[in-house]
Amino acid sequence: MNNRNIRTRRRGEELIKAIHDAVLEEVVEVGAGRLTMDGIARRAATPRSTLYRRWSDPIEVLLDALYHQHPVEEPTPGATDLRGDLIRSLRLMVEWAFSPAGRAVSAILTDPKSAALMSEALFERVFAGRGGTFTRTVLQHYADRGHFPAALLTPVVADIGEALVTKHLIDAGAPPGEEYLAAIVDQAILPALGLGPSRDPDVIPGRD
Amino acid sequence: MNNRNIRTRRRGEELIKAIHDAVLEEVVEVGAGRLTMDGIARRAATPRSTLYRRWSDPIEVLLDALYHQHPVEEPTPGATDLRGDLIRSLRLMVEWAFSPAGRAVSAILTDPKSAALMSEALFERVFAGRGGTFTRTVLQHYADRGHFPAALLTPVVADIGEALVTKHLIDAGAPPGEEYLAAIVDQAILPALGLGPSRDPDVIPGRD
DNA sequence: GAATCTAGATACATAACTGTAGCTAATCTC
DNA sequence: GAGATTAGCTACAGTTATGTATCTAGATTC
Repeated sequence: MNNRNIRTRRRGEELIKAIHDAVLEEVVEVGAGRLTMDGIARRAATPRSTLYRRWSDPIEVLLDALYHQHPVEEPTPGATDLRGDLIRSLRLMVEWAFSPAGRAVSAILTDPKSAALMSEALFERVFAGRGGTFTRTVLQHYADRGHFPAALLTPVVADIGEALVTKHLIDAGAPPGEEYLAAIVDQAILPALGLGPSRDPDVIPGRD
Repeated sequence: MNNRNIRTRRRGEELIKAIHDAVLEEVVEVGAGRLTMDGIARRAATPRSTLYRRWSDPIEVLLDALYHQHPVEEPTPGATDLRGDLIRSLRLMVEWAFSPAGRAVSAILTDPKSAALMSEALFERVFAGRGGTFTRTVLQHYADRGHFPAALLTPVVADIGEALVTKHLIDAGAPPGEEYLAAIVDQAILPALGLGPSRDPDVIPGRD
């Protein structure tokens, strides 16, 4: 009869999903440091006791939410367009960075308490798609096919794209545009692979 | 006669310095989100009322502390050693990143509340030494002297070094070693300037 | 349909921080 | 030395979050 009981009572998976969503929204809004059980519970419209039955700490809720996040889409390189595939992989990264999970991760990284509680396993799982996989997958693919010397695919080189995107996100707070992504590929990544524009015009025909 | 009055009473500059130091230590320990007037006051060993006389919010204290921070040392490029100067400028950046101010900045960046209160002016001031000046100064210097085509010194290229160092700090949480800094310069920055390790066409296999 | 879970509502004591206020006394200024 | 500042001390009411406990009623299981 009560009009607040219009909504059916949630249980199990459904409830947990709602809580996970709530904590991700919450952390984006207030930051990892100001997360509270109270705030999460309010946003998920569930009593705090429900939270305490499963987690002991707001950070635990957050880490659990991240752990159950869908893995990031992997770039699927073609066979002929290294440049285009690199740009697409960076675009994927930007997309992820602006998703709730992406924002949550960056909130966590500089929070001492969260960082301390973040396990190696979670770090791997969450970062598999962030810490270097976006362009690395693509680069490895083309290195295997001899588009450039595999020896040039060092850890530093594999990180160039992600690093520059991250820096742009931090400095500008806004997603880099297409031209910027293209500039990263043309001016930083490709030169590092010995595929600079001026040196070997034949390698990348008809670019620009 | 009270033995807690051994220390002389602080005023003005001296007191403010102590508070600035306190808030920087505090933010490193608890994060920007968990800063409190109480915590800062305790650490500075001053009553809260002293804080409220000057600031209205813990974040204000933090931003003020950053504003009064000494500016970062500028790299002073020589005339002949681009590579060495680049490495040195990155080393400067690493040093700064591990200083209290550097840590405070990274704590602020992902905290929604702090970020919202951070003025354009402060951002400029604090970031002048972080967001791209470290290597840019050096690069500009050598570009002006014709060591490489000035047109290659694009925003993206000027950011490569700082971006890779930042990424390493985030991923590893530890300062990059000398070899890593050297690798950044050799494998990413110099190639982007067309100064790759002498690339003769034989070394690079043809496409496909 | 009965038994069993478990979400949802509510209450409560505790703790931390907030913002303000009033007083005392050290330090600076003249 | 007198007067003006202002740090330091203490108190207090109000707010928010914590963690636990108790009860109810919706959903699931058999």
